[in-house]
Amino acid sequence: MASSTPPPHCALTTSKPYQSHHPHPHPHSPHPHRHHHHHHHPKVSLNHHRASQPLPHPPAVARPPPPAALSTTNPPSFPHLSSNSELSADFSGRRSTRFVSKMHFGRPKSASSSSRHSSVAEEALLQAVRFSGDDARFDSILLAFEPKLCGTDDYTFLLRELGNRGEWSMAMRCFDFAVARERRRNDQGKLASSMISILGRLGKVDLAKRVFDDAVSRGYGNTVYAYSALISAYAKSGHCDEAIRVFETMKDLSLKPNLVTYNALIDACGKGGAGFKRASEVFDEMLRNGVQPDRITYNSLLAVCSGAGLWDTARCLFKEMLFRGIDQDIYTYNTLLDAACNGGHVDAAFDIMSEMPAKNISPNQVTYSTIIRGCAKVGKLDRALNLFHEMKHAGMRLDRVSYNTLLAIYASLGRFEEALTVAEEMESMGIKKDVVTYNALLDGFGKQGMYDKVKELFSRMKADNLSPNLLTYSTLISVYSKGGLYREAIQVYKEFKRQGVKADVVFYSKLIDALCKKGLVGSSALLLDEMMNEGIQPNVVTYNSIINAFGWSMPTEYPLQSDQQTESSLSIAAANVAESKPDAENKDRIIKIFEQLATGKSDFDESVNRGRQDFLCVLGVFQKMHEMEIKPNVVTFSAILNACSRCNSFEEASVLLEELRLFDNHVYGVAHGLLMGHDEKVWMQALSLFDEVMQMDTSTASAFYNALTDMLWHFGQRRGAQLVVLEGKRRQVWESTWSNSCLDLHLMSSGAARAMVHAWLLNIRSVVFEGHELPKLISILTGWGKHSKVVGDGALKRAVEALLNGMGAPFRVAKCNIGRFISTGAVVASWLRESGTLKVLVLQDDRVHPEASRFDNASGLEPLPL
DNA sequence: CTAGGGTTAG
Repeated sequence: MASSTPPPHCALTTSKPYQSHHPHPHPHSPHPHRHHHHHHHPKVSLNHHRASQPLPHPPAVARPPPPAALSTTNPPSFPHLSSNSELSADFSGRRSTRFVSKMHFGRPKSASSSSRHSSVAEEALLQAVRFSGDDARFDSILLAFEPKLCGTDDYTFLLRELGNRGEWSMAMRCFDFAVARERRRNDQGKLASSMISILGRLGKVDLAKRVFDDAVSRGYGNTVYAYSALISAYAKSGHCDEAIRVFETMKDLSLKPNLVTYNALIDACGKGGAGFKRASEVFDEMLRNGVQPDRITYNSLLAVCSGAGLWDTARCLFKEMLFRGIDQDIYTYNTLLDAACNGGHVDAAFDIMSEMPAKNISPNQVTYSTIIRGCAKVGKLDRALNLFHEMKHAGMRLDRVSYNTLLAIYASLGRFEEALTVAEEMESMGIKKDVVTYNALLDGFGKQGMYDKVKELFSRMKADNLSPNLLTYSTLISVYSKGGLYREAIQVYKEFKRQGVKADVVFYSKLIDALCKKGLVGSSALLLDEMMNEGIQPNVVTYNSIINAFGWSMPTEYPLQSDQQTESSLSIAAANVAESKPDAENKDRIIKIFEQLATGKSDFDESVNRGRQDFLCVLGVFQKMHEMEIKPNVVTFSAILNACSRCNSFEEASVLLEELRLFDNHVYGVAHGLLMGHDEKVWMQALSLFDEVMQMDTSTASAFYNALTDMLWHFGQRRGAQLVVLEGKRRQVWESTWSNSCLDLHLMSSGAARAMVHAWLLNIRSVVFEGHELPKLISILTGWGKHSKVVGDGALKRAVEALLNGMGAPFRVAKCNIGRFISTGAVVASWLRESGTLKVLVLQDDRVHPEASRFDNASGLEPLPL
């Protein structure tokens, strides 16, 4: 359902799945795709322009700009970019529970500011809330107060206050009552827009739409206010497309959108993940129509950037606000901070926070929880925890979100004592545990395989009268599947079905991933098939999980008819099994799959080793993605490279990459070229690829560099690996120390780390040969699993240890830290001076590109100066 | 009409 437009191109995009699909270039885009590479049959393009275009005018100029006049003549002055950040429908978040769960805890708008209601209305409200849920009682209150209430203002007050208390049903009765007694069309319209926005805020979009349609058909709904309210309602629920449709309708009726309408629409783009391009089109249109953007417009645009991962654009917008003299407020700062954090730029986030007081804007809980989450996301946990102390020290009360953030950090680290302590503190502050709290705990305990705890928590949750939501169920089912507790998984799944909760793409992807991680690719294929039967489209994440399953463990049950049939082998696998099991009438297929797993009699032959066909399967999956117009992204690329590293032979890997060039010659051409041996042309292309990767957040970027170097190292292209790794270092992908006294490898893959060790030792060697002294103590850090995804996995440490031993480097494991290799400067220096050392340190490629000799000489043996 | 919190791939 995503789109009827012609198939897109394969492109390297960011880690955000919803940015990676659906890229039709907009005809009005002022910056059409810069690089169009037309190679083989499928169109290939690298449309990754998220870079910051410079502001068209220098911010320092004193001339106070008259924004509209300026912008209508000049093209709008913020960068237009990122044609790839549009969103496909299945990612719009409409299946997410996020929006709904936030509703209940929304800050009630203070009623004091502009209330024109009478005290009678307040009295009526007090009476009404006493009888929450009792419709008849409420109706009689309305009747009793009817003579005393003063028209629309009193009724809108009642509506709003009922809405703030979550009493949408009473609000609806009140609305019906008020509209029926009102004669003036204008006032009926006011009531209607009020009702629509209240329902929107409570997440009742469908009801809001009904009220709207009703109002229109009765002749009082065609107002800008009603349309704006409906747009906003769609925005809140992430229904961006609907919001745009409403907007178009209103223009058809020649209702003139106003500032609020435009702001609501831009907000919708952000909430629905529509991408910056869409939002900037709305912005352009508003300028063309002479509507001045205001602070909220910019804040909403910033939110779009934040959601789309466009940190540079966000910065430009922020500067542009300053330039245009538009006030900045706490929303501006918090949103900018969020954009920084989403891109992994925690330092920038701290800078932003530190400049707030000078602007007379004090950081609040939102500021803190945003930046804390940012820290946690990039693994800076100490910093995150310090911020909590800072908050408390500043006398700031932690709120629900702050507590849940803190708790989630502990839970995800498996520090359950602390997580539970946070929960207690939270309750002692009068904040009850909510679904978010429980989901975090369930996930944390589940990841550690503490299934009894999981069961206990799940029942405690229900005892607390909290309804599990989709996320709860998908967490539990995945946790149990990963643990092989298929019976439990079935049980939860059945309950989930009973609740009538609808599964979504994340639910399935997570489950598919869980099974892939157990090597059950065939069962995953069945799930993939089932989700499509359910009308749920897989996305790039779903496929990336499957690609990641190849090569390691045993993707054995993967039936493959012949080499030519790889393209649809997944569905064939699914179909075969589905057909061969006609016995169970209409039984849920997921339950069937789990039952098979539970009884251990999978229809797939797990024991057949199909070796060399694995990589062809990868090709097939990739082909399938292409057919389904799911754009592979950089994670797909990393997954493919990792699959290459697990290929049985160099030939396999090179054939796989060669084939993939048909889909994206640039990306796979670089990988293939580097694998085949270095040459200048390939390296230039590689550099441009690296430029693109740099636009992504650091963890995405480092995963890419790790995967690429691993593959090169694995197949003996070690000098190539080293060049790549040094390039990554130059671009600060790993954000780690490299000094004469210390090399920090803890975020690197084993191939990258080993290439790095060579480069670093060569560098130290030149220091020694220049006659400088080395520091007294020298250490190499590998970490010991704390930050690794796989807890306690010492693969990196072992690889580095073997490498150091292999070349006779005089390092030993530190006594107090098993992840640290140490030596003294004197010992290392004398080893480096030995005659044989240089030869050991300098890396060579096993394969050299035939024409690359010139480059070889140019590049030289010494490490690149950094 | 504007800001922060649980979910999937690395």
